[in-house]
Amino acid sequence: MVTMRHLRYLVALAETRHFGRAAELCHVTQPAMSAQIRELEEMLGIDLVERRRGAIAITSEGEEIVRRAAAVVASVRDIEDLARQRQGVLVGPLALGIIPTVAPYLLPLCLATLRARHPRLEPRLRETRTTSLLAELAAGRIDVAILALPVDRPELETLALFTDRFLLATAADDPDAAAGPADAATIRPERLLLLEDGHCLREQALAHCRLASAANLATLGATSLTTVLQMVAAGYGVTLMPELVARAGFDDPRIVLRPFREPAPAREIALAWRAASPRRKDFQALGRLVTECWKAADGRAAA
Amino acid sequence: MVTMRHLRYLVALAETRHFGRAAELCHVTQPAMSAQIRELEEMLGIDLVERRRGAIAITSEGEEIVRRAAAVVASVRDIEDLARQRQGVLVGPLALGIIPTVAPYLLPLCLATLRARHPRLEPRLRETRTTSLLAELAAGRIDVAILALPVDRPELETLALFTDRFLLATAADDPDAAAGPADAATIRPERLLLLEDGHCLREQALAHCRLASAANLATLGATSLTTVLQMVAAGYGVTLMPELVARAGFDDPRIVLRPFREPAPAREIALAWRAASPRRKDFQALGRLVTECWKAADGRAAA
DNA sequence: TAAAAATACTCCATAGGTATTTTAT
DNA sequence: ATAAAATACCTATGGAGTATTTTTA
Repeated sequence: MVTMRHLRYLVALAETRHFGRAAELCHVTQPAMSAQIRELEEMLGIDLVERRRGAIAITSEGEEIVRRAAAVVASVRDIEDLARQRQGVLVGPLALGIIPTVAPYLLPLCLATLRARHPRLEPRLRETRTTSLLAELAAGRIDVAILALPVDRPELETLALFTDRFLLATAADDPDAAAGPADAATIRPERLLLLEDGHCLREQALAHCRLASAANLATLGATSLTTVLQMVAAGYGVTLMPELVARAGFDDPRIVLRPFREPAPAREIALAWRAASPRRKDFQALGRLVTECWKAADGRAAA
Repeated sequence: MVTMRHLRYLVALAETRHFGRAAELCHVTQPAMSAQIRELEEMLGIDLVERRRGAIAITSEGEEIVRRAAAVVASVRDIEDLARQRQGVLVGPLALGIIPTVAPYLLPLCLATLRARHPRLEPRLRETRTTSLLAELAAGRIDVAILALPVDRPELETLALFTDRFLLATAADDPDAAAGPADAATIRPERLLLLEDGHCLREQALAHCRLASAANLATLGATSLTTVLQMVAAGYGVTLMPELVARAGFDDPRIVLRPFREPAPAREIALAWRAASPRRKDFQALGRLVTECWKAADGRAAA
């Protein structure tokens, strides 16, 4: 008889491709993992994994079983979530993923309120880029993510939270710093400092400046917005900074933040979750709270 | 941690609405069933069942859990089926439901061939009417059913097997017995003998004779075709008999079987299974075999 | 030869059984 | 009064741990 244990272990093994790490994920020892996988193979009469020295491989027959097993594991987690949800909104564990250009700025705006209003919520935070977040959402490793639209995955549902306009960050001693509203078209590509490849903020900035190619862009990208802003402050160039950073209290005398001419470049920040998740109400409540905190931080925005 | 055991027991309980019978279905004792259900309620923090003297009731919150649990149980059975299927086609257990107006006539045509070609198949037969079959298919209690089209359930897939024309069964000493091809329009309703309400064959016969109402039909319906034919033989009236019965070797000197004028009334016999089932190949193989046996029995058809 | 998986064994948690009590109609 | 579910208690299966061996790149 196939048990949930067999399926959970199999899914973990397929994710890690390593008995030891899969065992760790499931909070058991490696022999326990081996025994269960072996038993499952025995029961099904199929070789599910090819044992090899390096990373093990799931056999082709195994792939289909793994796909179905993952769906079952997710469904059962949904049952547990559904039950928990009945206890009230935003109660119990919530795995929340946030992109790196949002997390450090949005969290200070929201966490205190979240804590105060939902003291029984146990948030588990994960900060990583959009592509990882989407994969982890699908796999059920996280419940909900905060990222920039568009998402374009039919199996995910999204809820727009707020529009985050970009500001042009210029060194205070730059001659242009005193000028009026900025114009994306006038930015000289070789002065534009951006995050490294893979950050959605980089793509958005490029799109808004109508720079299709990164050919003549300034040097190497940075890993964090803070670093980019330090570079701007030191006079190495300019960058597009989300208003969110300003609302989170960013204030550096060496940097001037100038709004763009309308229509200002902007990114749409949203929640995303598996459409099949039973925790819709949780996510909607979370969304309302975030939007509210965003609006409340309006006064703190830079001029 | 929710286990498959919890879910299987819950589904059984929801089906039987009785701890004792649910326990029996799961091959355990009633206290074992009680303990698991109680534990599941504990874990989820939800009252799933209302314990009452007569039939117990699933609570409204419980219904949703039961729905999801049933889906999970079916998915896991699909995984097991998928594995078994890999061993070869038509191997291992197969729960097959057949409507009562087909089973006793089709089985003798097919079983020997099925046995010979697929000796490792372990068929479990269930004979009941269309509505039960459809419910049991959906619940996964049977894997596949043989019934008459149309089915009209989006979650089921069907495969037409053969067209079963109706013959008019008349007593040999009836003055009409010697006449040529029969005409449905000329049948006198008060002479038409049919199965009792609920058999699809009854509805089909009525439809083909364009008798919307059963108002002036002959007496009470019978439970089996054999009984109806006995009544015809005894001169109590006529009936529409599927050609299948003739191909299965029906031959009674007291009864004359007359074909209908074209287009002859007929029923379409088909296989049906849950579209999500991984055993499609099994079912298609079974379908081919049945169709072949049907054709092979052609010679035995009455004139 | 080293990392990784399998094996050997021991232990204990828990599912299930039997006997009985409680509950609800 | 009685059927049905809950409880008490015991047993045993099997899942997990530790220690060790086998495998294979």
